[in-house]
Formats: sequence, structure tokens, C-alpha cells
Amino acid sequence: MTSRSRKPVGSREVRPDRGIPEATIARLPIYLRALTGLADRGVTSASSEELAGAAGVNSAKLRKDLSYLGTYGTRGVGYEVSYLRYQIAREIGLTQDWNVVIVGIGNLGLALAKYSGFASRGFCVAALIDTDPSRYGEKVAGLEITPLDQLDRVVAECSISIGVIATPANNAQNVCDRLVAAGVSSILNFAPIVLNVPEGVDVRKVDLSIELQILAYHEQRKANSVVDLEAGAL
Amino acid sequence: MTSRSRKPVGSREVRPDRGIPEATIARLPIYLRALTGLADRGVTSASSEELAGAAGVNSAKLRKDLSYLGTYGTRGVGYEVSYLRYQIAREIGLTQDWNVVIVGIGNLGLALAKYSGFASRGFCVAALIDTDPSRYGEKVAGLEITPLDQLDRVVAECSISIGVIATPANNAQNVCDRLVAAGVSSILNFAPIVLNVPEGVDVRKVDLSIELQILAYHEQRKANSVVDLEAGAL
DNA sequence: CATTGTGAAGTGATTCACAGCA
DNA sequence: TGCTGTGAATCACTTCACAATG
Repeated sequence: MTSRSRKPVGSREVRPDRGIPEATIARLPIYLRALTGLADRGVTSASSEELAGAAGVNSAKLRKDLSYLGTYGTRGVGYEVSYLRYQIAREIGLTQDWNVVIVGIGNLGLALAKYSGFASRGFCVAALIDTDPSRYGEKVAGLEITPLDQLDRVVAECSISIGVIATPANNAQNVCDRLVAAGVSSILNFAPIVLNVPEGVDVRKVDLSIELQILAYHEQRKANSVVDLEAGAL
Repeated sequence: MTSRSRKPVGSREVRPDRGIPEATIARLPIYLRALTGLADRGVTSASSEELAGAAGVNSAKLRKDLSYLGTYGTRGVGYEVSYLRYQIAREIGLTQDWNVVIVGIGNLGLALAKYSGFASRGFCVAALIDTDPSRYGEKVAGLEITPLDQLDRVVAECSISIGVIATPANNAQNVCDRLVAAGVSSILNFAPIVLNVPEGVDVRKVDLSIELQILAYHEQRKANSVVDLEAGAL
């Protein structure tokens, strides 16, 4: 098994080694989703092959990924769905619910605030922040839109550690700074800019135009290769 | 599928195309965004160091990435912003605009339909599709919501090759199949399921809960390491 | 005996470090 | 001189292939 020298020597092992590759971590939620789907359909046990199919990866990768968490399968049989599901949820940190603040209640922020899927996946939208005074007090999904300058209070009161930025690009860095100052240390950024954050703060970004552009690149290449074929270029 | 627009024929000496790493392709849109930002601020020239800063990557990676496209810099000087911007846009396939259809005009679909940022980035939302008859004909951002069974016609009429799925999970595979049947070969999927598509169709997925869960994992680890420190465990 | 768990091999991406050029 | 472009080295991730095992 593992035994790489990470930290400067531990006098002893604290928990089964925390060296899970980032790529694996990014897939754990997918496995969780797949397991929940199987459980909902009444499936109680699944092989790595079946699970991998449901998650859209190959089975070797799935087994390797799971091996970083521990040995939760049974050789010759497979994995018990609900048990594995629990183990992954625990690993991700979903034994507790996480409170989230959404900043920027425009079209996208509104959609996120109303999205019902977060609750079942371990997240609770606990506060909505905007900077437009005309919207203060407006209720969305049972929550009042609150001014940005109350961020510190709201973050503290609700024990919020995850912030979602859904503002236009020109406000995003400012909002980000305010979130960090308020104590938020994980940020999901929808604004199309690179955020600067201090050490210790995690940022993940979702830029829809970028996703489309990546598709466009491949789309263009498909179109071109058709042209090539028609021209007998190969 | 329409679209051809290739370079002025192919007796070019070096075809820099073949084999740009996927990781590089995924960053080209980021460089494009950074260059646009610089251009907007009147910057006409930038070193790899400056550009990399604006894009949130290190300069070695940026130079290596750009080297796959061609040699667009000047040693000792840097890169001409507008020239490089054009070259990247061309590489991605943004010399043309891409028509996009959004399927599922719920909260998220609505937000996407209204989002003004697509236009400036090479995309035009050309059609909105839903399955709820009570919404047929409703106008959003100047477009009528159209029934799913008119997808084929709409895709053909508007030469659409990119589809966005913003439906609930239970409709998504069906919608996906319909899109593919209609001739769409690139799909951006917001539904929290794994889509099955035939060879040659590209899918990119955005799952907001998964992004939050990845943040939660790191958040949990930060919290735990604080506990470890307090307990003197290291 | 079917299936897991995992070393070893393979592949791809990143970073280093410096030659080559304006 | 200063910065790009790029081989070589390194690091990270994936896949292979099979011994271990319930």
C-alpha cells in the first residue's frame, strides 16, 4: 500500500494516510451520485464494472479510486451499495450539512437559490446577498435578500464556510475579498474572471462560455475533418 | 452539418493543428478571456509572465500551451495582445458564431437564456425548447419557447450544432437522444446524470452539487487539520 | 471462481532550465 | 540583454494484468 513521505516525518500515522489524488477526489461525488441512483432503484450490491458503468468511468479507475479510501468491497462479489455510499459521503464530508451563501441574485443567482437539488446533496442555501438596495428584503425561496455589508454577520450567524459568487465580473473580486474577510474559505465562482485569494482559500470556477468554447473547438475540428474527407485530403 | 470555413487551403508548410493536448485546449478560452481583458484596458503587448498572471497559470505552462498553436511571440519582447487574441480565437473556432439551443427552460435554462455574456464570446442562443405545453409561445429574451418535437426543424433551420441540457435528470437522457437525432454533436449537460451518447458526440458536464462537494471535501480537511493542531497531534 | 485490490507499466501533463533569437 | 520556445526531467494520472481472497 501507500507509504510515501509526505509531511516531515510523523511520529505516528494519523488516520489512514490523507494522500488521495485530486483527480480521485473530483470523482468521488460522481460515484456518490451513481450509488444514490442505484440505491433508489433498489439495487443493494454492485460490482466495480456495474458501478463504473453508472458513473461513466472504467472499472480499473473506479477500483483504484476506491482503494484510496479503504477496502470496502468484497472479492468475488462487489460492493454493498449503501455501505459504500456512506463511506464516500463520510470521506467527502457530507455527514454534516454545509451552509452556503449566494452573492449576486441576478438571473443565475436566482436560479441557484431556487434550485432544489442542493438540499439532498448536503448543502443548504442559508443566505442571499446582493448589492442592489431596491432588492433588499425581497424574498426568494423563503430567504430575504440581504445587503453585502451584512455579510460578516450572516456568515458568522449561519456558520457559513462556502460562498457562491454569481455577480458580474466587475464585482467579483471585491465580493471575493469580502467573503474571505468574513471567514469563508471555499468559493464557487461563476464570474468570468480569475480570482485572487490568499493561501488556504479554495476556489472552483464554472465559466459557461468556456465550456461552450471547448465544445466549439471540437465541433470545428469535426467539421474540418469532414471537409478533409470530402476533399480526399487523407 | 454545415460550416466549412477553413484556412486559405492547405499547402501551408506546418499544420500546427494535430495533437494539441486536451489540457491545453481547456485553457485556451482562459487565455482568450485574459487577452480580451488586457485589450479592454488598452494593453497592446504582454510578456508570458504578465499573461500568465492574468490567466491564473504559471508562465512556463502558458508558453508551452501557446507553442502548440505556433510561434506567435517575439523573443525578448512578449506577445502582441490583439494578434495573439485573434490566433487563439481562430484556433478555438470563434471566427464564426455558434448557434446554441437550450432545452429545459426552468430556473437554470431561463438564466442561461437571459445571460448576456454568450454573445460577446461567440455564441448565440438561437432556440429555447421545453416540454411543458403551458409554456409554448412564451417569450424569453426575444425567443419563443418551442415544443421538443420541433427540435429537428429548429436545429436544421438554425444550423445548430451545440445543445445545452438544463432539464431535470429524469428527462435528460431522452432530450440528449433527441438532440443527437436532430444532428447536434456537442452537448453541455447540467443535469446530474451520466449521458450516453454515440461515438463522435462530445459531452461536457457541469454539476453544481459536485463542485460544492469537492469544496466540502477540502473544507472538511481544513477543519480537521485545525483540530489536529489544537490537539497537538502533529 | 468471479471480483477486488494493487504493484508495475504506460501515458499525458507540468515544470525545469537553457539554447536561440530579437 | 530579456524573453520566447522547447527538449529533457519530473510529476500525476490511468491502465494493465494478475495475485489474493471471500
